[in-house]
Amino acid sequence: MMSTTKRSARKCSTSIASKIRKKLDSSDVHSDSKTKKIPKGNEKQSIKLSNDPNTSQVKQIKETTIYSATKAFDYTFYNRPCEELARALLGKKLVRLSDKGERLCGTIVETEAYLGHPDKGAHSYKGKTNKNEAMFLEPGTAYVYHIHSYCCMNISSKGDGAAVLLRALEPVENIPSMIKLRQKRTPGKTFKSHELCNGPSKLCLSLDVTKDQINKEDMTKSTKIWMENGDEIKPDRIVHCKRINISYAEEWVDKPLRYYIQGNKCVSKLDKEAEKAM
DNA sequence: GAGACGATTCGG
DNA sequence: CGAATCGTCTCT
Repeated sequence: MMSTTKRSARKCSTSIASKIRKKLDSSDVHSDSKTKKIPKGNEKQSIKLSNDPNTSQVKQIKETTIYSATKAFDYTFYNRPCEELARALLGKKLVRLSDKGERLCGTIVETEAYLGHPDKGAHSYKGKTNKNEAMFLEPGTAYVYHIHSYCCMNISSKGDGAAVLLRALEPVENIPSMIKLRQKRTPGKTFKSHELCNGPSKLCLSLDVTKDQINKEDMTKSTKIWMENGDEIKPDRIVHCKRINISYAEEWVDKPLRYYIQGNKCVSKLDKEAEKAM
């Protein structure tokens, strides 16, 4: 059947990509950490991204004017603990190249960390299933799932079953196209820019992120979706608070695993208590 | 194959 | 605050 064919095709390309990546990794391991070998076109970013993501790192990269998948963040960016990746993603730009070849792009302003077992909020809490498998794949793998007929997107981090949920973006490029994508779902409705991507499923609608197309994409290699640098976010502007809509997660309900940029208009929900405590 | 459920969204 | 709406999982 068609779905079976698709699935096996995807698995095939995934395993090839992971072989390529393993080669790159092993070359890293054998080189001095300060003079790491880096895939062509990634030099500036890779060197910088190996350092602390929350300190100054971006000035040089802003000069980059040619955007392509080869500029995507490399494995070392994603291969870090989930909570750290959730912070590091704030301020970075998510780029989706549409079927028409158009860049749909927004800056990440809100994330949540899901840690895998024993995090009762995580889809991966009880272990690997067909549905959540992407959470267990290499750091930098997209995990897209369906919820109430919508999609949400995560990025796998270091740690078994750990991934970062993208909860909100600030739209940056080709906003009219994003509006059209939202309007497919709710025809006639108008959207202000800050209302386009202020929720995990809204950002998927706006960037045409679907499970079919994006789940299990390797964001270090994909030509459909990847990350680019944006403005530096100062650590003291990051609000650290409880996650949203996980009331079933028992003692994990109150753990501070959500992160957002204070004062950004595109954040889905403010936590005034957490902000007061800053 | 029926039934339940959900890391959401929208409209009233 | 309740309904929508649908893929996935868990039984029967």
